[in-house]
Amino acid sequence: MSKFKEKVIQIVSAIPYGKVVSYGQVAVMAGVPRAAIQVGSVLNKLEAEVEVPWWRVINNSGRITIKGSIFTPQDQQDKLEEEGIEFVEQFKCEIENYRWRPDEKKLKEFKLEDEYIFKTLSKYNLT
DNA sequence: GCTATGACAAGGA
DNA sequence: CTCCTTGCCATAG
Repeated sequence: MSKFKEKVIQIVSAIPYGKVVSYGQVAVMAGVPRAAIQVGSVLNKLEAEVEVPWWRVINNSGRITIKGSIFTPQDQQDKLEEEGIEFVEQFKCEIENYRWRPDEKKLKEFKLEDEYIFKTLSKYNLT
């Protein structure tokens, strides 16, 4: 398994119940800031080989954009609603109300370079 | 090695 | 806010 895929799985698996993150956020946390689209690609190919809470990953505007999976956008929304996340409209929620904001200690666990820890904190740890 | 392909993001219209 | 364009980069073939 590639290093990138490994990290994505590790990070997504760490997302707490009832919280969500954006694809871009996972990309930054994985150390490849502009590989957001690849994050989705990894999740798409999981094939149930590992149990990963893929439904907690949505795009940065709070929309569900899942495609090419055995799961539908509705499946994902259902899963999120079960965790207490409210949708303001079909496939759209207020992501900032639920975004997971890991602290520096947590980011260290992902073996990130200091540069990326800073990048993640400054970009997604805002109020 | 090279090209095409996107579960994306950011910025402009 | 929505729609479109451009930039990006790990994979698959």
